[in-house]
Amino acid sequence: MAIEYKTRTQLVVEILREKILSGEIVAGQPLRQVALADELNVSRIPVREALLQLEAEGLVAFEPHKGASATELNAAQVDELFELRAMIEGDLLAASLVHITDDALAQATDILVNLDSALGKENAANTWSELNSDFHNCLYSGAERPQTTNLVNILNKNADRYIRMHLLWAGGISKAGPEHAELLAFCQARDIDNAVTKLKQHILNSRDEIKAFLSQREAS
Amino acid sequence: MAIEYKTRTQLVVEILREKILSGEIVAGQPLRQVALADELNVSRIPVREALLQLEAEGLVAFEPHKGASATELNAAQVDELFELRAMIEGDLLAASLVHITDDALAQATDILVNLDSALGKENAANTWSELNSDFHNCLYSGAERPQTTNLVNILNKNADRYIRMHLLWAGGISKAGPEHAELLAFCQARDIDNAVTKLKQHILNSRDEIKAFLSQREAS
DNA sequence: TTATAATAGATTGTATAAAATAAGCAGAAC
DNA sequence: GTTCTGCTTATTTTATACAATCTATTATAA
Repeated sequence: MAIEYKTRTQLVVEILREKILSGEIVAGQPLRQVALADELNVSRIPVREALLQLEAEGLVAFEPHKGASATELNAAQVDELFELRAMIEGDLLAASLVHITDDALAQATDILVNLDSALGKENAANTWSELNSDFHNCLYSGAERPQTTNLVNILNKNADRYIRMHLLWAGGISKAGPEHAELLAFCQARDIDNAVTKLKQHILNSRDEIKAFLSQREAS
Repeated sequence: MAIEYKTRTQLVVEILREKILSGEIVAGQPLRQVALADELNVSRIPVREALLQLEAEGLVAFEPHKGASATELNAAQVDELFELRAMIEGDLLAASLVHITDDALAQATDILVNLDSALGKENAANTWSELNSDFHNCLYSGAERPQTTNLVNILNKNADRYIRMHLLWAGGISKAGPEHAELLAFCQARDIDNAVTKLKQHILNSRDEIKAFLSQREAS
């Protein structure tokens, strides 16, 4: 396997993204360029460029001469994001199932096993959300729509914060396990209609759980 | 009116975007940082940051240590892009029409008049695509979905290159004028189903014209 | 002759230093 | 007492300088 070269900017992007997704950097908190640069032992340029990239992903907001801060989504924005995902991912899945290989489905099955066993362990949230992303990407692999897939991944990075938060604080998306299994079964049967319906339901269910959790936390 | 401050990076973004959309910078051509910096009379840092932002918009591709180049879409990618737009914009229009104000519709009518008269004039392509974008955004204003609207605008920036190219070389999207009028009529009648159908048809029609044009140019 | 290694030039990536801008605060004017 | 002005400081933005990396060319050996 070829080792992949990474620029400092890319490394900083990954570290900061992880910090935001994990909640270590709380939303609204200003991200001071010098402080980050010192902490990560790089100059401010890679930090700036990393922040710019994260802005494009929607995780960070930049204001000229005021600096950057991690973004936060309110309930309405969570709604919007998950509904957008449901629509686009539904379409992507439909396109994928026409051409998907048995190989990809087998791989998805494997991931599902790991996904279930990941829940109890250390760093559950990190591992789980990564495997979850892998699982979905696997199902979309037949679509051969690079731009759409790319877009879906960006939207997922945004949603990921809330999924992780929910996983950590509330012990997980309660219905995700069985839903994944059902979804995979429909995919294996190449039953496009049911698979798409199930997927949309799955995404909107997690939206509902997260919104309920958010409003509950807000009330307290 | 408040004057808005712009950083050099933002100015460079706008200039480069315009150059790419207008075709002055041809796709595939490497974008040398020093050359651009000299030309625009800034240092390389704002140029780099501008290129990073354009990468997020999909107009530029960055490769570590090799530099940036303007991206080019092949026929399959044009397909994908326009179909994605049809789906998302259709959904956005449906959500918008429920709440859209008469004021917004009146504004759309005004824009349409300008749009028709813009075709013959100087700089037709630039003005036309800007007004076209305004027209569509006007129709989506009732949706109150900032993230989706933002996404649509990014996708449109990508599509814009091909629309402009087609406008310049082939004299315009032949059916756009009447289609816009029909679309607006359905919107004014709050006829959601017909409006959405018409919008999708409109987007997919321009896709077809552009694809036909692309393949014809390729053959020659 | 072909393939491989070495080298030079070009180009990008990063660090440091300087300039521009914004926010906060003290003091004057009303 | 309030409002405004000008200064100070903190922070970002940009420029310059240097280091790392890539590409193409030439030289060398099989």
